[in-house]
Parts: sequence; C-alpha cells; structure tokens
Amino acid sequence: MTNVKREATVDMVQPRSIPMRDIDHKHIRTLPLFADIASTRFDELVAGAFLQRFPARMELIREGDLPDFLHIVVDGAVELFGTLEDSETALAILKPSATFVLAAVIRDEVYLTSARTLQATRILMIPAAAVRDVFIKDAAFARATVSELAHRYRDLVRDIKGNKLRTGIERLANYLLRLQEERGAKGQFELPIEKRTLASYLGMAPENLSRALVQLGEHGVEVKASKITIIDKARLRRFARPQPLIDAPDA
Amino acid sequence: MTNVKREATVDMVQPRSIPMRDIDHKHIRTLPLFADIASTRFDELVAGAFLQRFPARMELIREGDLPDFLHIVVDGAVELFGTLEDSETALAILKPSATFVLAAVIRDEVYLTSARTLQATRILMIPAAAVRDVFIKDAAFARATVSELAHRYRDLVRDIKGNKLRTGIERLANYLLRLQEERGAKGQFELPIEKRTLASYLGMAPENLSRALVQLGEHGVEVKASKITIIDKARLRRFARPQPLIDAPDA
DNA sequence: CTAACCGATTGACAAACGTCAAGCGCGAAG
DNA sequence: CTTCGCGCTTGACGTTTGTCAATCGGTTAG
Repeated sequence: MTNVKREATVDMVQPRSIPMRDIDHKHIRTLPLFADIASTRFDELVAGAFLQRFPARMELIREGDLPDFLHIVVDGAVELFGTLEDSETALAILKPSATFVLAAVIRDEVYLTSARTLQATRILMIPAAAVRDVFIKDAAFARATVSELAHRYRDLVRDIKGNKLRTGIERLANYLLRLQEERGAKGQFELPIEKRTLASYLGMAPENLSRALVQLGEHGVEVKASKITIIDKARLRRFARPQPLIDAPDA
Repeated sequence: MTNVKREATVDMVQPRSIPMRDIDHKHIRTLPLFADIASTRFDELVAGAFLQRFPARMELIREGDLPDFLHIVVDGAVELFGTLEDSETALAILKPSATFVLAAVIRDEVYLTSARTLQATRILMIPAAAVRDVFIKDAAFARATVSELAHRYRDLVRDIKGNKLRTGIERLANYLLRLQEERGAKGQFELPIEKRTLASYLGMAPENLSRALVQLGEHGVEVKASKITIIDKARLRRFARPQPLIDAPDA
C-alpha cells in the first residue's frame, strides 16, 4: 500500500501553451461531454481554454488546491494519486480523451487527488469558472456532466469492490485479462505503464508485483520485462475468476 | 476483506406500501436533489412514488439487476454492499435522507451493489423511468443530480484513499473520531451499527475489529459492548493522524 | 427459569503483504 | 565501449490480516 513519494517536478522545462481557439477542436467537440452542447456555449469554453504540453513525471495538480481548470488528456497518460504523509497510491490511469477533476470543478471544492504525467502529455485546460458558468446555462452540458460523473462513479465502485474482495495477485490477473481485451484479445501485448505505477494502482508494493508476475507463470502467463504473453487464457481465467460487475466496464 | 454472506430475506413479512401522493412530502421536497425542481415536475415524480416499510436485514436490491426505482432512506439505515462469490464487503452505510442507486438509474445500467436494511426502515421509491424523464426535461433537477453525484464520487475517492493508505486499526481510529464529531463531540456515544457491519465497511474481519478495539485501549479509547468512550481525544488523534482530504466530508 | 441462539470475543495458526537490503539488467551519457 | 543510474528483481524477515475453532454473554422463546 505504501509507496515512497518520488520526485516529479521538472523546473527547467517551461510547458508550451497554445490558446485553444487556434487549434483544431473538432475532436474535443465530439467527446460525450461536449457533443450536445450549444455552439455558442462551446465557444465560451473554448475562448479561455488552452492546450499545454508537459514532460513526463510532471505534477499537474496537487490535492488540497482549489480547481482552476477542467483537464482533458489529449495525448499521453496521466496518473491520479492520493497521498497520506509520505505514502501515495494511484487511483486511476488516464488516457486520451479522459477528463479529470470534473467533480471538484463543478462543486468548486479542493482536489482530493494529485495528478502527474506518466509520459510526455498534452492537456487541454478549460477554466473552471467557464465550466461552471456553462454548466448552469446549458442543460445539455449539465446532462452530459451527469452521465460522465455517473460513469466515473461506477468505475470507482468497481475498483473498491476489487480492492476489498480480491488479493493482490487476483487483481493483477484480472487486470491482465482486461488489458488483453482492450488490446483486441491478442495473446501478446506490452504493459502501458511502468510496473511501479501499476503496483500502486493495484494496491501492492512493487516487490510484490514482481513476485506476483512470477507466480502467474503457473497460470498461463509469460512475462519478459514489460512484454506480457498470455499462453493459456482459459487457465488464467480459471485462476482470476473475472466477474462482470467488477471487471466489465460500462457501455 | 472476506465476510461470509449471511441470510437476509424475511419471506413472511409483506412490506407495507403507501402511495406517495397520500403522504407528507414536504421533507422530501426540501432535499437538495429536489429543492429547485419545478413543481409540475416534482408532481410527476410523486405520482408514481410510494413509501414502503421494510423489516431489518431485508435485501432491497441485488447487484446485477436493472434499476426499477430510485431509493431514498426516510428513516432507519441501509447497507450498500458488493459481493464476489461467497464474500461481501460493505461500501456504504446510508442514513436518512440519503438517496441510493442514482447513478444506475440515470445510466439505466445494472446495479453494481446490493442493498439491505440494517434495521426497520422506510424507503421512498420513485420509479426509475420517471426520474430519467424528469432528468431530461428539468434542468434544475439535472444540476442537482450533478451535485449529488459529485458529492458521492468524492466520498468514494476518500474511502479508497483511506482503504489503500491506512491499516485497519488506523481506519477504525479515524472512524471513531469522525463518529464523535457527528455526535456533537461528546466523549461517549454508541456505535450506530453492528460490529460485523462496521468491520465489513472498514475492510477487516470481525475478529480483527474486536482486537483493534482492544488495542485502541492504549490510545485513549474505552469500549464496553457498543458503547464507546473517548477518554483522551488528543491521544487518539496522535495515533489516528486524521487528514482533512480523507476524513473531512464535503460541505 | 432454562435452553437455544447469535453476535462478539479470544487464542492459535496460516496466508498475504510490506520492508529492507543486495544485486541485476537495460538504456543513457560520456 | 564503458560507466552510471534507475527501475526491476530476488531473498530474508517481520507485520498485518484472515481463518478456524472454542467460548463468552446477552437476548429470546418456551
């Protein structure tokens, strides 16, 4: 559970910032959160937004701060994590085009999680005040926000169930099965994140993740560095016993 | 983490059901979720709703089912719990006037948790279809739903942080501190739920909750059955090290 | 009043998990 | 090519936690 906090700041690098009005926002427009919003409202959001590029391992937000921006991962990857004294734990790994800190922005209360980039990442940042403003005025946006929050809420419920009802190695086994599905059910794939981050997300020490990966050799998995091969999927499923209400994502 | 599932059905008892139009709904009307809704819309919700009385330990909903009703605890107490094979774990203890399964109702997807009463309890049940219908038509209700979901989402984030970053006894110590605040900072109070349920909520075996309560004797707590006395709050706080971003509820 | 029941408690033991320390291996910098 | 750094791995050990079994104690039914 406890992972020593590691350095995350890159002081030398000045992230490049590009106003959103100058960039292509067709893709953003099609996200579920914005798809049904009125054009004039969307323009309000765009007006103050900008796209920013960050290097790897850069802290984006810190828990306890008040939200300034709604964040959207355009490319790269972001880790949400919580801290307690010198320990931390990953709560989510976000890929394009996930939004984050929506709940804090809407309620205008402090962040409960910190966030850092896991690799070079571009983030679209929309001023929190604009989001709240459009949220009040545009019913379609309010409804989309509900859908997004409900989705995220359900993801967390599944996470809690998995964490409280399974052992570490079971969580790992099911994670690999889910990852394999995401990658088109191929027998071989790469872990998308560093193992220490995965360990933190799965709620285990990095040392135990190593040992668990070795143990899964007995259950149809072969590991070479970050390359995973599922030799015998039926066998792995027998061990992992995946359950739709924990492992299957919402539609 | 693993608690054996126990019997929950009371087949003999037929819950009494009272149409909501016949009852006093002033109190419901003032809940944040309904406060700003248009009167005609509120009447739509009321039309199909009814108040139902359940005995203790009765299963109200089962994970995997599709939602028929939005539930509101009018009095009594309800446990939300998740299951995996023969184990279960409590995700939340709900008191008046909490709503539950809102996310499932809005998304019209299966429940991820089951629910049972912990004592004799009255539940207001609003048909899911009516909720979704009003949600589409009434912007104020949509906004209130966002606020409610965001609130619940943040509660879950705090829970996950506590679960992953603290040991069982630390979670217990902080739970007692929070409970004491709720009860007006009195030195003595009763546990509001059975210890086995508390153990499940705190993610520990009942046996370990017993032992943890004994251990807290060294840290300013005295326990006699379900009566808790905090003899030395400063001492308990030193041990528990509560943290606002985990233990303080949203406004 | 007595017996049966059930949640809580206690003890003994085993499994899961974290911590510490040492060493490995691969990629980057010189 | 060599060295260095860092994430990963491995082993040893201790703590936390779960499990099994027996017992306690308060409540309830007869």
